[in-house]
Amino acid sequence: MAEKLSIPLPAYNRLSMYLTCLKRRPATAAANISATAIAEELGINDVVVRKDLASISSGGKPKIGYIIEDLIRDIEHALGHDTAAEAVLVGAGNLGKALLAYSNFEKYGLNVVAAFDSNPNLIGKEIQGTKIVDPARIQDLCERMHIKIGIITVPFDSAQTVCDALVAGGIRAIWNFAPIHLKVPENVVIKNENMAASLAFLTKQLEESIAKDNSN
Amino acid sequence: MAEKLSIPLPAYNRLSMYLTCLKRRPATAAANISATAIAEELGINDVVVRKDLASISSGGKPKIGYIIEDLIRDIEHALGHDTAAEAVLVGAGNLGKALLAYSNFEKYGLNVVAAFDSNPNLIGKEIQGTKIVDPARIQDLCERMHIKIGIITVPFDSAQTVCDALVAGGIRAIWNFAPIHLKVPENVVIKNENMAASLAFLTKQLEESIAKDNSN
DNA sequence: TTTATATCGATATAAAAATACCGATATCGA
DNA sequence: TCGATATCGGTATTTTTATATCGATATAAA
Repeated sequence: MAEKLSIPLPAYNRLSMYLTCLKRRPATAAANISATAIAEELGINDVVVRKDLASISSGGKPKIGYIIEDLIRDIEHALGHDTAAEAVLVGAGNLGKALLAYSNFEKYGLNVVAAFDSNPNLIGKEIQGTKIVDPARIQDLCERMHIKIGIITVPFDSAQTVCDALVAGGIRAIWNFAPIHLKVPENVVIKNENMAASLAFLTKQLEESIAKDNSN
Repeated sequence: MAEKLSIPLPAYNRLSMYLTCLKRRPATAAANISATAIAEELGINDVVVRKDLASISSGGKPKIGYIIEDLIRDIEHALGHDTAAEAVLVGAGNLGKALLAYSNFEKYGLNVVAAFDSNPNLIGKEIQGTKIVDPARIQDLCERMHIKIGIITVPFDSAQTVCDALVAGGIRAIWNFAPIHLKVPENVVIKNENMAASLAFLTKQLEESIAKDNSN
């Protein structure tokens, strides 16, 4: 009976921030760091940092803080960077290519073993070392290779079809970049990447920020 | 004294989902829709939908629901799709190109007036109708054109430099795709797009989902 | 005209997240 | 050796967000 820890998304965002901070620390710096120092660098509350770290690390020590090397390892483990999950990507357009190129997924524990695209000029070629395959083979290939993760970067009008093929092939997790709500069985998890919403949020914050200027 | 309404990010995500749902409804469908129906289609709670819509729309009617046409207009307004904010993009690599191509930002109320890239082969050319300019001109161009939004799609090691140039040019909002925590003055708002965290979240949910299988 | 029902919107409760507070402890300096 | 201090980690409080409940109302049917 596995406990349901279920760290919330904002916490993953923060953990990821801690990690980039820690990793880019100069080698000459101290071997340990306090939650307070991390919080200050990122401009967030120190209790949040301590709580996040408590949930995933082996703990820090009073007056010392956390050992950076251990902390990096613990965060990487929490983020799954030390496990190699296999995935396929569907849609090798601009966004698909960008993702294939993006920081080499392997660093984040993801191994994209194949990419599908219906463009006949692409099929058979390689992009960033990933072979482009005919989408007709989605189900078959996913089944044979026991792939569990699918990345959807096709236009919205083919996204549901692609999604269905992935699910038929046994995919259990979908990272969806198409601006559409995909319908999947209950046992398939989805993470939607909603650029329009992010943009709207930013624009709104900008408006508020400028309104604040004017009220002062 | 403007009130601080400050709709949270998840609400923007939902509003965006409502919008795509409503817009792709067949023209033959009814002219009105209930919050319950929207909720069911998206697999979320109906009270959440009603609350979201109450905060941005002119309201629905018992037994009828909301008039779809009006609702679309209200949501678009809330998301800022009916205002044309001008922005610049820095980094016309794969991701930058993908964003320039992505669903034509104009639909979302964003007008990318220039893109910067240090690659001499790109400078002076156009991508998706957007001119590529030397990054040395970031500050000058942003100032002259009174641009308020900057999109950063450069590698992490040049992100802070680019960010500083944008801020120097008067940028007040930054949409950051580089995996780094940018330091900005207090009056500049930032929206980080953290792919690594999204991926980690999805992977973790997948693990939980599979663990659930095995416990049954 | 009257009754039944779908649906809204307001209020109330519950859950989750962020923040504050405080005692415990490991190191450093006296 | 002993006290001062930084910092952790647990508990408590507040805030935010999500969910449930319920009366009010507009339409449709009887």
